[in-house]
Amino acid sequence: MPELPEVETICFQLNRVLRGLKITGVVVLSPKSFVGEIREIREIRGKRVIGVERRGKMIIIELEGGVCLTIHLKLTGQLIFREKGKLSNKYTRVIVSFDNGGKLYFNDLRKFGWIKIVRDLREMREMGEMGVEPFDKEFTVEYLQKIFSRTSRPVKIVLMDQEKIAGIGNIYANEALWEAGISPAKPAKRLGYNEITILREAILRVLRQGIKYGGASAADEAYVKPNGSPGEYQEHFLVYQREGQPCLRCKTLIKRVNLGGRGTFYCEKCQN
DNA sequence: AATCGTTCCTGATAGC
DNA sequence: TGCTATCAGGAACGAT
Repeated sequence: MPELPEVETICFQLNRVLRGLKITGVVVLSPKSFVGEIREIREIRGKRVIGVERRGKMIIIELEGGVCLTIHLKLTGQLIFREKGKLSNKYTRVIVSFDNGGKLYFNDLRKFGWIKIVRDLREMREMGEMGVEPFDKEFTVEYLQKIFSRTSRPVKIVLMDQEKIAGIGNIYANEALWEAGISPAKPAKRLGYNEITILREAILRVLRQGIKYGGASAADEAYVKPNGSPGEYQEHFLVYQREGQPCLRCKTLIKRVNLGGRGTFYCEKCQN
């Protein structure tokens, strides 16, 4: 499941291969995966790519004239770029062609992801409701204190709330809470200043690790980089998908519970 | 305003 | 060529 580090990796690679290329066409194989009218495609045909950016878990391909191609990969989306040769498979939903013969394949097994043409990013609702970026200077202990103090929801749920913090999903929420020694189920308002300080640092540390290793291509998850190769962060998981294995700190066996409908991994001895 | 349950979709897996 | 039920999950949406 692509989260901040995976999307950051995708944007970094796409930026290198797409910048300066001109879009020659878009083929929509699955209408559900393309939000909006097919005729909007003419607004981007012939436009050059200025750059590729990330906001939360969203990918923004900025084109000449301020028009953007925005993409959310949700659970199983992939973006794969090939300079030549066909690469479509049964999960290919949209194909964007470029003037160098290259093609960008949007594959998505479960069809939860989408691709959308946006004339002005400011008009995009999903953007306006997006929370603070973990690597921005507003992501302070005081900010976390503010959002935590208002709710007794489990802290893990709050970390994954995109309207509060942008980009953290299930993998990195689990990882950060283990790193910080805080129980995922702990009501957010019951975290003290020191705990919040430690948690903030843990979040930044695991996200940086995720980026450093090119994201996590975990078992039965679809994420790969745009060149088709997997990330390596799964080889460094601290707690995620380690159910039944010994805690890396205290050897207690890692537990798995369901929290807010999501698989939650933790050490009941180290995380309180 | 905050929060909860439901829904979208497909493939893997378990149980019979 | 087995069929069916269950599960996984980001986030929009409707209901409370």
